Parts: sequence; C-alpha cells; structure tokens
Amino acid sequence: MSERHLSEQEIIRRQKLQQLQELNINPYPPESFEINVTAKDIKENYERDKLNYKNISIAGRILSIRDMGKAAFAVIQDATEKIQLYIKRDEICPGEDKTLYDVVWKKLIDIGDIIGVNGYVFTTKTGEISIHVLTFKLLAKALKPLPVVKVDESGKVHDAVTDPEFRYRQRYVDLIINPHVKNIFIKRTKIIQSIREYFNNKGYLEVETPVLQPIPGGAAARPFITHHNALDIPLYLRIANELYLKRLIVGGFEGVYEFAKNFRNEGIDRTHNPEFTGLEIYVAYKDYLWMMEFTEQMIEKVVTDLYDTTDLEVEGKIINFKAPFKRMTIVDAIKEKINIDISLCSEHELRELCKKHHVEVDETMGKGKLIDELFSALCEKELIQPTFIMDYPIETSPLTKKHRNKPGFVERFELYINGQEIANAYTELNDPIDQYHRFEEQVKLKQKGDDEAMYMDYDFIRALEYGMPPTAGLGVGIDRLTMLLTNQHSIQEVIFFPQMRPEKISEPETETTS
RNA sequence: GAUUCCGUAGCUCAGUCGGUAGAGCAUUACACUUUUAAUGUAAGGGUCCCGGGUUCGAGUCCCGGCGGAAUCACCA
Repeated sequence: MSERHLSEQEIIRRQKLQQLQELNINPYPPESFEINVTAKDIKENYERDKLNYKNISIAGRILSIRDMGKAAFAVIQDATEKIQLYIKRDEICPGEDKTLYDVVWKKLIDIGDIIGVNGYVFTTKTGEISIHVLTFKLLAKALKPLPVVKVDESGKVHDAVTDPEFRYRQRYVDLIINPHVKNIFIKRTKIIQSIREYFNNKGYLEVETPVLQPIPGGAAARPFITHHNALDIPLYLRIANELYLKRLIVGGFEGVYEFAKNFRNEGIDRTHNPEFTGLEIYVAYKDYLWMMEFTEQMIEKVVTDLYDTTDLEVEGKIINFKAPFKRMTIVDAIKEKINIDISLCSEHELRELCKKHHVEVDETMGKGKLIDELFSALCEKELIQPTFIMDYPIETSPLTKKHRNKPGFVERFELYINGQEIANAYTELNDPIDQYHRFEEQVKLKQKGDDEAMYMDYDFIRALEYGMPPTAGLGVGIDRLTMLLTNQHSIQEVIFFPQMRPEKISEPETETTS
C-alpha cells in the first residue's frame, strides 16, 4: 500500500472527521433523512403559500458559509436549486452547552459537506428567501475541498472551473459547481423521453438486441474486439444494431426501436466518442418518403417538448424546426453549388471534379464515394436549416433498397441540421439475393484492405430469405442531436464520462518484487 | 497521426531580461446575532506536469516524454 499524498486541507479534514467521531457524531450516518421539500419548491412557492413552509426538512451540499459571531449564513444545494440557511447559535443550542454551534458548526462543518436541516422558511431583510435552521445533521463529510465558485451581485461568475480535463475527469465535481452542466444532461434525458413517448404513442415496441456480436454489422466502422472464454470465440462490440432490428421485423414485429450504445474503434474528437448512443427504428410496410415525414414530426415534437417553441438559436443562428423540412437530392445539392449534374459524370470526370474543388481522393474510391466526398466538401456545412438530402449513390449504401426509378441510386435520406448529419434513413433492402450481392461487394472491398467494409452475414441473409416486409428504417445520433438542441460545440459536453486517456497514477518508489 | 497553444498552492490565475515562488478565493486562529463575491486582523500551504541539456544560476531558454484543448487528417 502506498501512502497517498494529502494536501494540507485534506489532512485537516481527516482530523475533523476524527473530532466528530470523538463527539459521537457519525460523519456517515446510515439511516434515512426524510425531506419534505426541495429548494426549488421553496423558491417558487413560498411567497404564495407561506403557511406551508413552517416546518420543513431539506438536505443538500454546503456551497458556502458566512460565519458571523453568534449567527451564520450558509448556502446549500439540493438536486433542484441553491438555498440560503440562517443559523443562530442560541437556537440550535438552547442550553448552556454551545458545542454544537461553536465546535461542530463553526469548526467541523466545511464547504462540500452534505447536511440535512429542519426549520422554517423566512425572508431576510435583504429579501432573500432563506431557511431559518432549528436543527441540522451531518449526512456526509467531504474529505476533499470543493472548488469554490462565487457569483457576484451582477451575476458574474468568479473563479469558475473551466479546465476541460478537470471537468471531464471529475464530472461529479463539474456537476456540483457548474449548474448549467447539469441542465444539459437533464435536457439529454428529456430528448430521449420525448422520442420514446412519440414512438410508444404510435404503438412501436422498444426492444434490446445484442451488444456482443459475432459479426459486427449494420455500419461501416472499425469494431472493438473481445473474446468469449467459454465459447472460445472472438466477439465484437456492436457498431450498430440495424441487422438485429431487421431480424425482428422478419419475426413479425411491425415497429421496433432501440436506444443503443454503439462502439467504434476510431479517433476521438469534438464530434466522436468511442461509445455513443444511436437510436434506430424500423417500421414495416413503410418507405423512406413516409419516414421523412415521421422524422420531421419527431424532431419538431422533441424541440417543442424541450423549449415550447420551434425556433432555436444554435451557435448564433436561428434554426426553425417546424415541419415540413426542405428536401433535396444529393445530385441537386451538388448541382446547386457547381452547376454540374454529377449523375451524368463518369468516375474519371468525378475524380477531376474532386481535384478541381480540392477534395482529397485516392485510388480506391469508386463513383459513390467520390460523390459523397464532393457533397461533404461542397454542401454539408451550409445546410443550416433542417434539410433532407435524398437518393444516395448505391455503392455507399449496401443495406438500402435500389431507387424505384433512378438507376445507380438508393432510397436513402440523411437529415442535416446546422451543417451536421443528425439522422440517416432508408427504404430497407429486403431482397435477399440483392442483399447477398451487396455483401459480396463489401467482402471484396475488405479483401482490398478496406477495414471498414462490411462482413458477410449469412444468418441475416437467411432471415431475409424467409421474407421481410417492405420496411423503412431510421437512425439518429442521440449525442449529436443533444449537442444541437443544447447548443454545445463538443460531444464531451453531452456525455457524462467522455473517453479520455487514463490518468497516470504516479507510483512511489517501490522495491521490485522477485 | 500532423500542427499550434496550454500545464505554477485545493480552485482561478500572475510571474518582467534567466537571479530567494506571488495574488484572490479556499484553509487555520481570533473578532463579529440578517450576511450574500460578507467583513477586519494574523498565519500556514509549492514535486512550478516528468526527465534530460545549456548556464555560476532555469518556473522562465533548448531537447525528449506525459496529459489536455483547438484546427486539420481519419471516421460515409
């Protein structure tokens, strides 16, 4: 066991812990502390209904203390809000013994400690709704000092902890001291709840499908690989759940969806985390045109549930989420930019176009990929208002049904908002023979060295051979959608514990064991 | 993976030309019965991210590493 390096303040707090125990105060009591009110409730309703707040019980974490001789003020924060406490020595210590105030409160209670209090609500002479404390109880002693963030009269925040490394590694502290952070995550949950409600109201079934998959399918991405000892086989963490949900459509469910943690073994940046949340939904007897309406209504509902409006300011731009959204084919989107119909271009001409517009290409890229690159470079960033981009080239969409009247293209759309891809949807390919050939193409790509090409999945083909009804499917990146709807620039701000390099724990010098 | 920037007290940050390590908050002690960035007086607190190099002397300059951020690349 190595001795942990403790700061001066940490040593003092450990000494206080001992002193508390010597006073027969358990710093970590086991029993429940019953509360009957929240800080938010008090702040919102006390003025209207003062009689209801004569005998309250509330618990929270101490954020600041202002001792003033024989009385003191403190601020505690519960799950909802901050609220001020007023503590008078002679009220919490009515007898001769003033230990509880002079020693326990003034010496042994610190910022960061969690306490429960009983008392009544009143308004101070400066007009702040506060709790007049009659009794208090220590519920948990904090051994590490909490960073103190102060807000002045004008609302300006002083000494805010903004260091991203500190905030992400110690998110628990971030959530305590940066109230807006908590709000982002509450919104994230509301977004998911809103979507779930939308689906459930339509009678679709929420399901669970495997995270550990013998063949990682449904997307083009490098998987994480692991090993199952008992079966002695490799297993992959899912990169998508698409193929399993479609198997359920084959099985007779007519609407299934899943909020799925997916895993991709790729770079980490502002918009990518190795594990992220995808939502996928499949609805039988529908096509991608139906799915477009379904999607825009879903997005409009989510925004309205969240903000009671359909206009949102994101990165300084007003985005209007009122359905219907603009629709445009990928061919038209590019034509609008460079006045060339790329559906008429040969692969060689596409390559020249890419060069002309400084789009990096390599030999392995086919027609579909080149069109995709052109679109990304020329159009993507400018799609600020919600826009469906439709009818993608077939090469990059191996799970999508061929377009009903455009050879070489598929029935696929992506929804772009604020220059970001938010959703991706198809009329699903349900022709088992076509699907088999598409997989074969992917396998060829894999053999050429494309480590993101898809694997052949014979069981999925077998499922399709039993017959899958015509189906529309949709995938939504929940993290990206949350970023958009909470106006956050980085995915790390919408994931509680974003992936980071492990902290290096400096080991003190130890004797090498033989 | 490339480039740029950053790393100093528990937190937020200064640190000049290379010359004994600084402030505010927090902490400790004392005072103070309606304060609110409470106040007043005093005190303690440092692996200047790590390792080399240059130098009489390095928080500061150079090289390497570690960690983080941004941009780019990659990720349809």
